[in-house]
Amino acid sequence: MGREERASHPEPGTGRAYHHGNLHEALVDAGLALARTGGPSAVVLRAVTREAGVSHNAAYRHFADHRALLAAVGARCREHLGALMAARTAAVTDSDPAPRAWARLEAIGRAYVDFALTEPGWFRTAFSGADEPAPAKAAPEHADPGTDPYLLLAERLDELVDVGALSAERREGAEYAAWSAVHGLAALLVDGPLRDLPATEARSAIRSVLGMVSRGLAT
Amino acid sequence: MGREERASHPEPGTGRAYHHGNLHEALVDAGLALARTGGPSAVVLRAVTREAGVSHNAAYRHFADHRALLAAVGARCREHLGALMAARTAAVTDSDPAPRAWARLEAIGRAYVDFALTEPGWFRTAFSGADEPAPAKAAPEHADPGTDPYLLLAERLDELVDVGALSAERREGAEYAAWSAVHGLAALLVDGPLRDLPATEARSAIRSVLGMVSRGLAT
DNA sequence: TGTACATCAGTGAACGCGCGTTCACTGATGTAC
DNA sequence: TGTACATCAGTGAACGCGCGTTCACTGATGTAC
Repeated sequence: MGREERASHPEPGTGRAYHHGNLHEALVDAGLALARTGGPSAVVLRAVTREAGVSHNAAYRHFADHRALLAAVGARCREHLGALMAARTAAVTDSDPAPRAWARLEAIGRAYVDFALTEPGWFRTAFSGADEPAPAKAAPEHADPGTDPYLLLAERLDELVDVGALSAERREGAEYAAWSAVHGLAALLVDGPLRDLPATEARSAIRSVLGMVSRGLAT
Repeated sequence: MGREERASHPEPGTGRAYHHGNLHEALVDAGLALARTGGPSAVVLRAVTREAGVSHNAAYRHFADHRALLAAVGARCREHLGALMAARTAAVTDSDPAPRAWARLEAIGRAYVDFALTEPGWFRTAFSGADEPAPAKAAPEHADPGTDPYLLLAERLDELVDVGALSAERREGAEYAAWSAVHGLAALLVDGPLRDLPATEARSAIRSVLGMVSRGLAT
């Protein structure tokens, strides 16, 4: 195992060369694979390079240090989350403007929690910004704005305003409120004290949270 | 440093003895001190014993392993959180039943977030149940029911029902909804992407979240 | 087209570190007689 | 009141581990002439 890896982008055919061709991407992919099963703490520099079939210091050609690598992996996790949110938004079929906007808001909320439950390792990694020895300086990595979870939420709320379903007054701070509710539910279910909640109870908890958000904003 | 420690409970006067007298408690206290500044990952078995002025294996007389020690520290963190919630509840002065019940609900929510912001290390430790290598078997430690955050929330919601401010239908699942919102806000502000939100914005985010919860339940 | 050489991307060995846990032990305590 | 002894709570040395990072290196690439 671990000898037939190939660079994903560069010209195909030749197989493995001394110069990898796309090691940066390959390392992030390897980190993503590790994060998927083990969460952020599995994204260990040496494990990542091992997985990529490369000596461990090769990573330092592409990332300043371990933190930078982990940050890149985290950004990709957020991208995956955002992609699911975007897909679920697009899948909403209502055509009446207001119900449609509400359904689309609910869709991203549900996507958020579903993502956390089906990909807990990625979810944890996505928001593992700082544990503790974190000075945390550089701006957060935002790859594609089309998959930024926060921006997707803001779009849904703006849409509700455009459609007349949400007052300007209620719009203010609404992203914090909606995000908090959904993020908290995900955190409690994935990592927290609600970790062992039976699936049917978890489903009703999700319904309860999303209902509260809609009513809390609409009122 | 680290020679004048004294057992806290046993008969005073004699100072340090070979038999510590109350090492169990002393270790949890030491862990609490470390968690306060460094979060759960600072609760390192060797650091804890060092802090308590004892050789590192002495811990194994009182805890099965590192996980057990960390769990005990986490339980105490939850106790501290619950104590603040209880105190803030008791401090509410409204006398009209319904407004009073609402104010008391808001008080515990605010206490929850305030605790997270003023004691981030304890907050993180309180809910650090599983990172990843966690089979997690034993029942969660609940010390004093009077400081269990979840029970305190349930009491507030029951009170709202008693007072006629919350319908039985809305009561169902309400703890998940309220808890999620407040927990999510705390997580986003303490550890998450909202980590660097200016204090005044954070305050308005809190207001926004608590408002959404009340309206979402009341409607 | 061919060669020299700077640049870049990877290698491999070594560093120091602190961890959780186990082992065989020793000093203190308290109970039975 | 005094002694023997089992029990308990600590000690100290050692284990194996894997980590992030640094160092001096070598092989591959591509550009200038």
